Amino acid sequence: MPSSPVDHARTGVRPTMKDVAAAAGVGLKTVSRVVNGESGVRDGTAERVREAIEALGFRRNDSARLLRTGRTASVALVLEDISDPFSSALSRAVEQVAAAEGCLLFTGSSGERADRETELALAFCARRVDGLIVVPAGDDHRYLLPEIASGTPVVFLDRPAGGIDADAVLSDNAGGARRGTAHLIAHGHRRIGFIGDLRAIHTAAERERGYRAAMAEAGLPVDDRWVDCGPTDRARVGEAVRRLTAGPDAVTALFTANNRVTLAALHHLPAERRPAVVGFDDLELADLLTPGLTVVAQDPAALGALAARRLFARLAGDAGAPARLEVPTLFIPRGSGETPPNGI
Amino acid sequence: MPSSPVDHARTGVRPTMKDVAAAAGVGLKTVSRVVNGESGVRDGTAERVREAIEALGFRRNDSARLLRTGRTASVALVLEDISDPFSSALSRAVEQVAAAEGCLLFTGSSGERADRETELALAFCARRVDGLIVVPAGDDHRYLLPEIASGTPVVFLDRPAGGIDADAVLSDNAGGARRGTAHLIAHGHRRIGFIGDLRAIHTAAERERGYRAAMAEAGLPVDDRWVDCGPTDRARVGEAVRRLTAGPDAVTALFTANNRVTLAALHHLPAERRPAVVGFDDLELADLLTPGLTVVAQDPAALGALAARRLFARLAGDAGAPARLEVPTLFIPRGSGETPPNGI
DNA sequence: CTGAAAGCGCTTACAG
DNA sequence: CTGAAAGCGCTTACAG
Repeated sequence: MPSSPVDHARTGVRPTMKDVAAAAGVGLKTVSRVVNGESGVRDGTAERVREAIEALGFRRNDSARLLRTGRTASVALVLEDISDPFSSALSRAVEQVAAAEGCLLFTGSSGERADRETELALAFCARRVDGLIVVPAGDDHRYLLPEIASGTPVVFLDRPAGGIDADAVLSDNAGGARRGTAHLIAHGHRRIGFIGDLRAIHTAAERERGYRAAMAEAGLPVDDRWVDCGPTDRARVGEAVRRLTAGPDAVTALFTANNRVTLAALHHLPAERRPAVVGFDDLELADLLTPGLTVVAQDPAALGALAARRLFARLAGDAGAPARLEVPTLFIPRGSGETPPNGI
Repeated sequence: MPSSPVDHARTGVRPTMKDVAAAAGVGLKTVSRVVNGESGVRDGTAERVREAIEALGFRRNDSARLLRTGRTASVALVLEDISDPFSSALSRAVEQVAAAEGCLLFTGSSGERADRETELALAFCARRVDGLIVVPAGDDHRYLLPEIASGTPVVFLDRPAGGIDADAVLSDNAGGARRGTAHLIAHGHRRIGFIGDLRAIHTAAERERGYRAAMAEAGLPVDDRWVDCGPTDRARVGEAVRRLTAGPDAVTALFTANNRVTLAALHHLPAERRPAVVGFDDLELADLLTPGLTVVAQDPAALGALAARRLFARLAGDAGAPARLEVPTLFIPRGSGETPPNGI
């Protein structure tokens, strides 16, 4: 049952407090008092104002109010790509904390491009968001120094800031990778491959560090040909899988260092002498694969919530030294990481 | 190599154009001209202004500029849950179109609650976003009539608006479900179960309609016990799977009507006499399952982009009648839908 | 209890 | 080429 627009709301013309004041025959401040539920307005006056508001279809312009107030009651989140499950889980967690604080949330995707990250972060600052959370794409964040100095708190998420000392909330990337690799070693693997993201990415470097630490602790050598870092597209990862799993020196197990790498690798795994696999990041159907996919799961909900809470603590006046907060990972064995070495 | 904040930026104090004007010894308007790259400023003057801007660390406050301008250069997207892959894919598509139009994007999750949808949508309107895209949680959108009448265009996405006549961009839900069901019929199935979301949800009802249409076209009866609609949590879906696949009258195939239902159903599928499965919505590892999961895939990127383009067309002055735009689905056979009926 | 004035940080419309 | 005044839609700080 469609109904038609109400009469009083002429298209494109929004009544202001001034209009309401004129209609009710009162001063501007009295309208403001009624709209904001302040006390000290006689019942009759308030009633007339309310009638005028109703008749004109008045709705306060929050952007104008916030200009006077000095806050915008909004925060912004710059992520890698909102359509990535990890990013969107971060976003949900940040949104929930922001909502509890009465803040609306801007989101923007950098697409892993440093210039786009900068552009978005500065655009949000130009809007004077109350605070900013950034999942870094670039490695130099000095461009944010003036904003931070001017009073806009910035918290870095998933990866630390580059070139500046700032709050950061990170996963225990090295610890998680070490745990996953140690698991493969415990199941008898000695030649374990590592396929990761570009080394320039902090999380990728940390995970490689964890992998190497586990190997070193077990007294196992790491052949440089076992470690393959680069872009996470299917072609490159497929090539890496083929190279690592071929020939007499083939690895018997693979550690795939993020969700996209794991996904691509699973599509290219050889049918024969299938290597054991442990992946970093959980995937939605991981437990339904045959065998189930063993993973080192991150906790994006915890990461996002922690970053948001840190941001609001800063907004509430917390002036402590910048801190690096770490969120533990969860190891989930499901089968693919428990396969014994083949052909040895 | 952390560096310290620059001197001129005293914490919490942002210089304004007025400060710049005073520092440069020029009028406010001249600063505005330089900041906005307008012509008609002598080189020397412009240079002095630029120096003052640099020295003070001035950055224009876009919120203030936009108040005067009457636009906010922002749009908002109210979705079901940003952490859901379908929602986040919509968000990414909307963001890309918005970015091309020079707009920043607010996102908010209703959690499928009508009151929260209303609260978010009105909060965004109060901020005077230039336009709004809503994935409905509720079924009565008359509360948006005043906003629409006041000139804020609203486009509905994934589900149509309730009680008002407005633009809507939808998947071909009925057509997709019909196609998927017909496929099961073509593979010899006669007793086909349908497990769906709450009937109150438009997409759920449409998909059931498509399922029934396919059955009717094939001259097959639909036993009411084969159709199970309700919340999409694992417990309820698991119960439905058990009920539909048990006993002598067990269905030989299941149509699972959205991603969450499919996910839950896959976890509860009986090992013996495993029914054929066709799911609505694609899943990330669907092709790696054994057998691969046959799906009716939606195209969230196309849905989001179309909705956003519609919104910006409205903003550009398109005053045509509200339209309902439909995006086709894609049928992807991968194995689970091609299993023949068992035990017949 | 009520409201006129000033101001938030910009731009618009004019006047020199 | 340049700038003082008015205004965007509100709130703050005062005065009655």
